[in-house]
Amino acid sequence: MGCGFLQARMMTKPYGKAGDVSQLVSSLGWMDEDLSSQDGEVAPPMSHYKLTRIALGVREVDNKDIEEEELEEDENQGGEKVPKRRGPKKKKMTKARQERFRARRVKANARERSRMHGLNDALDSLRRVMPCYSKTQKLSKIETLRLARNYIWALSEVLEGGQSPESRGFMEMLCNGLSQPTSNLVAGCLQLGPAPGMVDRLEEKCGGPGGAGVLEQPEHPFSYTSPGLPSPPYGSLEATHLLHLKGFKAVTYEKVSSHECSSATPPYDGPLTPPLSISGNFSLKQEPSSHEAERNYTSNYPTSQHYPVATALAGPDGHAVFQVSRYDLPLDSFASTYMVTSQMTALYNE
DNA sequence: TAGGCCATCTGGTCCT
DNA sequence: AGGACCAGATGGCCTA
Repeated sequence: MGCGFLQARMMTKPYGKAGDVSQLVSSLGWMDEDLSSQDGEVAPPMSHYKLTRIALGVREVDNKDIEEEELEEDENQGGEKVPKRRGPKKKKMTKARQERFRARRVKANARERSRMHGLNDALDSLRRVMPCYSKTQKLSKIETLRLARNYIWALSEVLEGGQSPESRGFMEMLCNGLSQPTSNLVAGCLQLGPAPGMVDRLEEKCGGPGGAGVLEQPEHPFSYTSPGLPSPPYGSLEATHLLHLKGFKAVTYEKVSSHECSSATPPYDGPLTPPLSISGNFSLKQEPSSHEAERNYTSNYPTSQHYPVATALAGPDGHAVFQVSRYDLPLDSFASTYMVTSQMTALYNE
């Protein structure tokens, strides 16, 4: 019987996770003879690799055995009388041997699983020190690695004095080669820059950058209280992230609570500042500084009616108040937008 | 529904 | 011999 038969079997019984292949292999164990295709037929849709795999699996023996068998068959096919095969005789696949093989395979699978978990844990650690981190909106593995590479690159530029963390160039370096959604995530995250004053306090309390000290009140790291607006249910940025944002322009927050610097701190879980459109009938008190102009990263965002809208309103004292108009937004989306509008309000009225 | 991402299984290879 | 590492294959889940 040839590969075609095998292929048909494989198609009718696709193997999946958790030992399906092994089960299939066991169930096909009786096909040892069938594998030595006499008719030489080759099934085109199935890759050579796959066929080899199946063959290997069915045999549950090592390469040497297969090569030896194939050699033997080739010789027999030629019909010539050949000297007897040298070397150790092929071991028979006894039931005990099958069980040993299976047990070894199960152990190896478990090791491989735990190895991959370790790798994923390391990737998670990496995600946590990236300029944007969200438990709910996790960066993919490849994007995490790309962002890490960009981040190192961007920071080294900053250290060399050729780049300011506030500049558009810094952002562009961070987003270099990233997908659009990830770029949006990074841009949105950096818009949430907290007051440097607070960062300083954090560093102080946490025992320096990235310190693991714990502050007194494990609540939101900061909040901006605005009459008429609901209390933001947003999460917090981790201290490690706050440090990245130090270069951003100060905004006046009333710090009403403290921040845990340790890993126990609940990281910001929201979608990290969705694209925002601004509307409103108001005039700026002054032209935005070059810094502020440079921080207009929202130009990357596609316009969509699904995005939250920030509206600028004139307050009774002549101050502008930016508000989120879309109250129908998901809670976390609203929260992150609320943070941005709060910052904008503070910035504008500064 | 196609495509992206992921977890898992697996056999091969290298090293101890 | 057994473990670590690697890469291919596969199916599940999610999203646009």
